[in-house]
Formats: sequence, structure tokens, C-alpha cells
Amino acid sequence: MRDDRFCNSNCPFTRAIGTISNKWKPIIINVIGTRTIRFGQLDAIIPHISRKVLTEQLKELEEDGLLERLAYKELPPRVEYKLSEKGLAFLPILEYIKEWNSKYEIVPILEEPDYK
Amino acid sequence: MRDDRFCNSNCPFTRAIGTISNKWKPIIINVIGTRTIRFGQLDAIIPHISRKVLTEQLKELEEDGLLERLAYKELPPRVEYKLSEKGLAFLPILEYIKEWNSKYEIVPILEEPDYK
DNA sequence: TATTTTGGTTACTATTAGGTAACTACAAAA
DNA sequence: TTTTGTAGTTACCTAATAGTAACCAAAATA
Repeated sequence: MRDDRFCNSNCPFTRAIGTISNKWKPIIINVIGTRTIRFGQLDAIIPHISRKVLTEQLKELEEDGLLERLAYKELPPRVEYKLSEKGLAFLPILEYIKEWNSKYEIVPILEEPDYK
Repeated sequence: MRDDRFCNSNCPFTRAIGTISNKWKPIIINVIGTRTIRFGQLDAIIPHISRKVLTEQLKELEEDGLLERLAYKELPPRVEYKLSEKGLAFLPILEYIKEWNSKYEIVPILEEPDYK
């Protein structure tokens, strides 16, 4: 899932890209934002993602210290996710990307967000 | 190469991620920076990239308006690439990512950049 | 008793991305 | 005459990623 050539690079920027620059991670981080959210909610809110891929991505985000996972010892299970300090510090970058996009993207048909 | 579900999303953020969030594009944009650079130089400077993938990525960046391609009618051929206004406007985002990374990454062994 | 709920995991398959090597054009230099 | 240089393209093959469907536990609910 992660490219070792990026993650083991001796260049810090290359490592950073290896950590966060795939298509699902920015989406997941953006959806979580400042809230605490359960697995099922993420699965329901994020379009087109499968539970399998969601699980994998969440695991990697946790390993890389962007995400905190809180599993309650209950049945049926309850697991909550929220961004760590590192993850929260990434949110402004996503906001810059949104600004950059709205300034330069050639206008397409619709403008509704996939989620709120 | 590009995921249609992202690029045709009605959510502008999702589209933006579809456009720029793969592992090679931020690297390429960062390497080009503010200079004009030839294909062969990019190929030599960026570690691990094959000419095939480099060509594909450059083509997509051009299609998405981040990159300008200038082909001289010479033999042997000479092609120069440089960032467009849209591409240049993306550079600060890469700088934020570098800052974010240096602040939060768990210190690894080496700190040399792959390229200058 | 059967069904639902939740957050996964597993096995299998399909799709996509990426790597490798050979090849192109043509001028200039050796 | 052969080699060199540039910026690719093409075909073929392998590796990585993603999708699908079935399955799990154990308590609560119908």
C-alpha cells in the first residue's frame, strides 16, 4: 500500500508525500476534520470507498500518527476515530488546496460537495 | 491513471485531490519549481521514476493546466517544461507540507534531500 | 428463535499502475 | 560509416491496488 521507495527516502519531502499523497487519505482527513467519528459513519459518508480500503487507510493513518483510534469494549463494537495534533495540523493544508482549486479549476457542471 | 470517480465528482475538493494527489505529481512540481527544465533533466533528477511514467505524469499535468510544454522543432529534439500560473500557485502548498512534515515527522536516520 | 447491529477480516478476483527493453527520427560529430 | 544525442512511444509482462462477497462475535431486539 505504501511505496517503500518514498517512505524510506532520505529526502523528508519525499517521505511526506509517501505518507499523505494518495487519493483516499486527504479525503478521509477532510471528512473527519475536527470531529470524532465512527467507522460506520466514515463508510457511509465517503462515496465509493470499500470497507476494506477504508480499514487499510485508517490503519496507515494511525501508524503515521495522524489519527487516534478509540475502541470501546462493547458488543456490537464501537470504534471512534479522531485526528491527532499532527492530523489536525494538516487540515489548513487541505483548506489551501480548496482555495487553490476554486481559483484555478476550469468550471465544471456541478458544485455540490459530496459530503458536509 | 486518473480515477474518474474523483475527477468527475461533483465535489470540488474531491476533484482537486483526483488531479494532484498521487505520489509522482507533487514530486515533479516540487522539482520543477520556478525554473524551466528539460525532459532529460527531470528524468535524471527524480529518483526511481521511469521515462514512461514521467511522460504520462507530465502529460496529465499539462492537460490539467499546471504545466506548460515547449517543444522546439529541432533534431535531436528539445522540450522544455515550466509551471503555469496555476502550477506556480501550488508551490506554497508544497512548502506548507514540508513545514508540517519537519514539525511532526518522527526523526529518521538521514536528512539529505534526494535532489537540489 | 431469528434477526439486527457494528467493525471489522478473509479469500478470491479484477483492474490498474508500473517496469523493462526495444525502437523511432534525423542531424551532427567522430 | 558508425556513433551519439534527445524525447519520447510501443508492446509486453509483473506487481500493486481495489472490488466483491462471505463470514465473525455476542448482545439486544422482535
